[in-house]
Amino acid sequence: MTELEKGPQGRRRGRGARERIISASQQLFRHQGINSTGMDQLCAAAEVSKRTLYQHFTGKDDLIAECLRRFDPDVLPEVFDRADLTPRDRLLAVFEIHAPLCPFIAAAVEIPDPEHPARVLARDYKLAFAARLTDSAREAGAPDPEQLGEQLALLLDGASARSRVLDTETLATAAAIAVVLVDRALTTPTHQNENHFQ
Amino acid sequence: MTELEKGPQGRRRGRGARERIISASQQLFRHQGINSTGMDQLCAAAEVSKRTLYQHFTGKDDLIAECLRRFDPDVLPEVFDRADLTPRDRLLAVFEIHAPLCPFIAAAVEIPDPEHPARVLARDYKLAFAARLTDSAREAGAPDPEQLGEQLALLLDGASARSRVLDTETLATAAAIAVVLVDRALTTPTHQNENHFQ
DNA sequence: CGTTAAGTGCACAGATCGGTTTACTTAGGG
DNA sequence: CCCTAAGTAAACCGATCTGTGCACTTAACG
Repeated sequence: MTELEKGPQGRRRGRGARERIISASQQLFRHQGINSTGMDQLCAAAEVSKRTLYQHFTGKDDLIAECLRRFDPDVLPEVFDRADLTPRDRLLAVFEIHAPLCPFIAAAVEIPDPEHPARVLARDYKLAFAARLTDSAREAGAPDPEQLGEQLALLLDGASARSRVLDTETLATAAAIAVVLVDRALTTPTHQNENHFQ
Repeated sequence: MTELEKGPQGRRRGRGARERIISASQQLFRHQGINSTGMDQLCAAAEVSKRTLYQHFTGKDDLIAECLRRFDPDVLPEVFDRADLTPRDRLLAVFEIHAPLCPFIAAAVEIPDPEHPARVLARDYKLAFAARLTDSAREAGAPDPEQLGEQLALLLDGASARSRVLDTETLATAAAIAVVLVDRALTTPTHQNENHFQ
């Protein structure tokens, strides 16, 4: 991080402005919101001239989109790619990760236009996230994995939004519900369940 | 509504600018967001001069706060005050009410400062809402009404936030979870439950 | 009536917004 | 070592933002 890592395209000459811009943006957007962060302030935080910023991004909208694109592009691999956990434990491990307001929810609320690139990315991410939950649910043997995945996803979004409003962590509440839902789904008296993996 | 109803303080002479301002604000804030709605546009929509607006409100922040204060001040009386429903049915009836993004969540996300009057109001409302759920849960005989109330509140916030991001209604998912949680709570094998009202 | 408070219209302030321009400096690989 | 691409600094643009000042009109009530 102190040294300059290879740029996005590999070859780079200067001092790596692009990376600094993105990480500064992610931080400021997170802490002050998107609309409350001006381009001047952003340049100052990234220690980058305005000229340079606009050589890397066509505008603020582009920058917002890129920030979201860089945020967890593989959708929580540190949970979903853990082979040492059973599918069931993976579903529950998601509820151990404390985080501030989900940036996709933030963008969706801050940006009115539903066709804005950032809003589209937010939608895509949420769908991808639900899909990963669904995959784990299916692996775990849930009779209706799509439903369980969607339910757990809703719990996470609820915890995120509610934490923001209440200014208090509410993930534990969501986790408690998740346990109920997962247990119920994996103990249902319908045909074959009872983890047929492991 | 066509006629001018008595103003907030009872005595009023003019044409009732204040009410028009508030209702126009609620509408615009809802459809465009708070930050994306300018005072000029707001005056135009309310058919009110800017001067008048600033005679009624000290500034935009004040107006935002007043809008939230006017929004559902009695916390869903059309559900919680229905005596014809059992407490259990009241808990579930909440999940029948389709609505766009909760304005309190919107304000909490759009406004960075946690001490902003609007943020405080948002927090208070969410606490009051959870309290009403808790009351019904207690009436219904839930062994841990606070927990159930908080859980159902989280479901609603999840549905609201997620609907915004996905641009799809997700209330049905929340309702499905609610049924599970309520049934579970009211059928738990601990001491006295089994609706001792009705 | 006429008085009085409510509301008007519009220009204007100062700040900040996103974004551009110009002329200049630097870093690094061949 | 030099050439080229990357980055710099600061002025500047028009638009828009919240909020004021001032002279004026209107509505309602006693």
